[in-house]
Amino acid sequence: MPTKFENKVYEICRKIPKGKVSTYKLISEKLGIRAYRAVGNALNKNPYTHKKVPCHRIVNSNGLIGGFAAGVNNKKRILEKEGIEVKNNKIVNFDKKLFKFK
DNA sequence: GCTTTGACTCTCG
DNA sequence: TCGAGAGCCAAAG
Repeated sequence: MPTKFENKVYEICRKIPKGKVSTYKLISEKLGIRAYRAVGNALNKNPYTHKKVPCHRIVNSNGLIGGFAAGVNNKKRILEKEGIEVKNNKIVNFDKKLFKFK
């Protein structure tokens, strides 16, 4: 059973629409803290898969893929499958694909 | 309860 | 433009 903090992270991730991406920073800001790393930590050991939580839509603030528990390569494939172009571990048209929580 | 560890981000030279 | 260092926070050991 994940912690409260982790559940919040997952909940926010679920709000990201298909074809969009978001960043660790935005999520942490949504939580009201600067726990970028803690967010990544939570997603790393998340009990859900990308089918439950679109954790693959979370990238670094500069558009880099960052990492993925199942492998960055896998992450790239999923993103491309959703219509997001990835070049050299980086999101193409990042500012256009970026989804901002409001 | 202190220390270590990360799917991170920012600042500075 | 790029790399190193510091700062950040929650979990796990």
